[in-house]
Formats: sequence, C-alpha cells, structure tokens
Amino acid sequence: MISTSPSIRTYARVSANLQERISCGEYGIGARLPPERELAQIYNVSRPTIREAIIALEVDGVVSVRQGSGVYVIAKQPRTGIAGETDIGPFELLEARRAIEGEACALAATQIDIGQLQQLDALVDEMQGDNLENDIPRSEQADRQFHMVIAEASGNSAMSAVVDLLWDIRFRSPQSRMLTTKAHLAGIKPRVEEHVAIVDALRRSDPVQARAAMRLHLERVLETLLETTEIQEVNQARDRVHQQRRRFAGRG
Amino acid sequence: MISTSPSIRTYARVSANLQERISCGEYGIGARLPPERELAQIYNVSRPTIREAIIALEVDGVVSVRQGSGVYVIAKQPRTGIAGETDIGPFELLEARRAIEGEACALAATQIDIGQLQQLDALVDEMQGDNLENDIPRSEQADRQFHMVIAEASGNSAMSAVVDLLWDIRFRSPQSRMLTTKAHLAGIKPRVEEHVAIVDALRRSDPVQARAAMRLHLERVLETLLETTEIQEVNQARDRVHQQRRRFAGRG
DNA sequence: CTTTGTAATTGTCCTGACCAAAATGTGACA
DNA sequence: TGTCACATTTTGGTCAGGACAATTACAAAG
Repeated sequence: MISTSPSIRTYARVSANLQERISCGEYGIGARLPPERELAQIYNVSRPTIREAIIALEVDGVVSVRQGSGVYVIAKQPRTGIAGETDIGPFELLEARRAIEGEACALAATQIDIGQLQQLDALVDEMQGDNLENDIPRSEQADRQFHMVIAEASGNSAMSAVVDLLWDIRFRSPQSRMLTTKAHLAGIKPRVEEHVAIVDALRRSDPVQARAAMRLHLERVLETLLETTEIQEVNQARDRVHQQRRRFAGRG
Repeated sequence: MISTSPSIRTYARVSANLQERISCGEYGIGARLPPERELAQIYNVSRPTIREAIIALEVDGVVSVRQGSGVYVIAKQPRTGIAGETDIGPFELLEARRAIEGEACALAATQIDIGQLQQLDALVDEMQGDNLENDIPRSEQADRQFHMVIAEASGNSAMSAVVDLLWDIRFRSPQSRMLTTKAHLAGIKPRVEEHVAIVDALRRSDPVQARAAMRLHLERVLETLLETTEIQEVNQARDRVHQQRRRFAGRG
C-alpha cells in the first residue's frame, strides 16, 4: 500500500500518496476526499497527521477545504508556479504581451482616472531621466510599473494578474534578461515617444487608438530586439526569429 | 499582534505572521525559529496548530525542519507563483478571458494542425455526452481542455501559460466555483454550438472569425452566469453585474 | 411543493501524553 | 588536561480523544 520509509515524515508520505491518487485521476477535479476520520483509518495514522497532509495539499493548491462540507480537489497537479521553471522565449513573450497588453490597454482607456494618468506621466519622466542614464534597473522598473498601472487601470484584477505574470516571466527568464542587457549595452534608449503616444490615447479615452499604440510599442520593442540578435545565437535562435517575424507581419 | 479574524483558519494566520517576520528579516536565512512549544505559547494556540503553520511554510519552501534540532529558515520568500491567494471575481475573470482567449484563438487559427482540430472535435463530443449528464466535473474538465488546446495551438507558450493561469484562478476561486455549481444545478447545458463555431473558424484558418467566435462564446457564458445571479447576493453583486454589463455593451 | 427545524456529517482546534532524534551536559579515564 | 562514553535535556513526530462550529441532509409542518 503505502511505503513505510521511517526517515520520511508520515504527513509527507500520506500527502504524496494522496497527490498521486489525485494526479492519476482516482479523485477527479471537484471530487470530495474521504473525511479526515476515514482517511486516518485508511492510512492507519492519527487525525492530526491527516490534517497535516491535507494542509500540505492545500498549500500546493491541489485541494480546497470547506468546514462542515469536506475536502475537494481543485487541481490535478500542484502549482509549481507557472513562471517557475518554464523558460519562455523573449519573442513568444512579446507576442503574447502584444495581444494581451493591447487588450488591457483598450479596456483601460474607458476606465482610467486622472490619478493614474498622472502616475503614467511621472513614470515616463522617470524613464527618460537624464541623470540616471546608466541606472538600467530603475529604468526597467519604471517600464514595468508603467505597464502595470495600465493593466490595473483596466479595472480588471484578472487582467493585472496576467500582466504581472508576464513581466515576472520576463524578469525570471535568463534568455530575456540577457537580451535586454545586450540591448541596453548597444545603446538602446527607452522609447519615450511610444509611451507618450499610449498615454495620449488613454487620456483621450480612445480604446482603439490605445490598443494600437500599445501594440505598435511592443512591435517596435520586438524589432529592436531582433536587430540586437543578428550575429549571435546562430541558427536555432535565427529560425525562431524568422518564424515570429513572419507571424507578426501576417497581422495588422 | 496577530489579528484574530474568525473566518481565517488559525494555522493560516500563524503561518502568514511567521512568513512576514521571515520576509522582513526578523528571522534571517539560517536562523532557527523558536521551538514549537514556545511558539504555541507566543501565539496562544496549541502545538498541533503551530505544526500545521510550520508545515505550510515548509511546503512553501521557506523553512526546513530537522527533528531534534529545530526549524530553520532557508528562504525569505515563498516559492509560490502569482496565482496565489487573490480571489478574483467570476465576472472579471470572464472579461479577461474574453480579451485574452479571443486573441489566443486568433493566433491559433493560423497555426493549428489537424491533430489539434481532432482533439477539439473529441472534446466537444465529450462535453455533450448524453450518458454523463450529471458528471459535471468531467464536463468541466473537457471544457478546460478545449480552451487549453486552443491556447497551445497558438504556438505561444506564454499564451498557454496565461490561459492556464486563468483557468487555474477559476477553479481555485470559491466564488467562481459556487456560481458554476449553481449554473449547473439550474440545468445549464454546455454550449455545444458555440464550441463548434469556434472549431469551424479554426478549421477555416480564419483569425477574425475565430476571435469573434471565442468572444461570443464567453459573452454568452457571462450572460448565463448573470441570469443565475438574479435573486441572490442582493445589491453588492447586482451593482457589479450592471457595471460589467455596461462595459460589455460598450464594445463590439 | 416549499419551508423550517432538527440531526448527522465533517472540518477546527484543543489538551495531554509518549516516542525518537539531536544537542547538551557530565563524569570517568587516558 | 584532554577526550571519549554515557545520561539528561531539548526538540520535533505522532497518537488518542474530545469539545466546538459550520454545513448538509432529511423529515416534518405549512
């Protein structure tokens, strides 16, 4: 049944076993686990141990506990943190951002308030700050905040969570960070005019223009990135670049 | 010291408080936490509760437990991703999905292959399965897979990560799950025709139609959800509903 | 058929105890 | 004096059982 390794703590054994049963579909999504008291008998352990195992699954985001009702499966796999190990390429990332942040920006156009517009103005100023030419992290931070403010201005917390995820992926991705660093070393300045264009469209409460401005901005970022990827990363990267370029060109 | 909200479980409060102390450096990396018995006195809870809190931190990768020795800090921040605790409302979620999955669907239209189209056909069949009328979890699972296959067909791993996040949020959100359950109890059937329309557009490699079909589908889901939210959740929910409805109506 | 109220189910938290492993202290011996 | 062996203390690991609260199920009353 359940291996009785002495070195591993009991709650971990039970938790792992339950996780396995959930993963392989024995308890499907939405299913209710047996009650604590029953599990304690099944696994021949005490109730506190079962509770510990269930809490471990809960922290992993696999089950949801409802007092008086039961323990329910809400996911087959533990949440490893989607941004975690998966190294998503910079070009894919920009393509996704073009689509998603474009829509977020369109939503924001009809929702944004004066305070948020002022925040955007301040962030644009910070990005083009003359005295911090070499302060790349700060400039990047301002860039991220700029896009986050817009996402939050959409008034949709799911949207801002998604945009946050995308920027998190970017900052965690070694590939993306390398490329960004290279671009900065090559003397690429932040695109102030493009950011201004976005803010203008938002200020005019024009969803269509706002979407277009955001998309244009991200397409330009992509082009700049492509230029800095000329010689290095010979074929494999080149192929992906061309593939992405074709797909980008295919749309308006 | 530690807030005594009755609705949140004790172990979670203790765990959050400890996490905070670790994050702000009160217990640095490598430091040993006070022994369980001492923590029990400090927080004025029982030892099992302290143990539960410590296990939660352990699953988050923040501490390491060594029998006979103590509990040691090994990281300042939990390794969990963004999808964490945020409870995002069902209406926000659907609005975001309309925007994002719409774009994903448009991308997929030019990329999808025959195998994926066949998968979609099979999933539609499964959704309308006659013999599993009451098998709600399975039907929902098929629905999720349907949308995930489309996201993956976009050929963009960032996009599929985002869509995965959105569905994860939905399944983890108590609000969303409650509403979905209610809708099913009210006899709402899965919208087969709408799914078929999406697959058709994808098969024709028509990005514009695919985007439109996906958006229409999610708008219909929203409407259905609105209908099931008539009487309950009197004013507060009602206000949000109207607000969302206005915003939806304002776009094409 | 709907509604209301009671009982059973199920998670929540506690008290208290004992066991096992590690750390600490103590004494004997070289 | 220094070092090793052993007993003690500390600390986590687990168990047992019970009181309480939220939820659900079901039956009775309207």
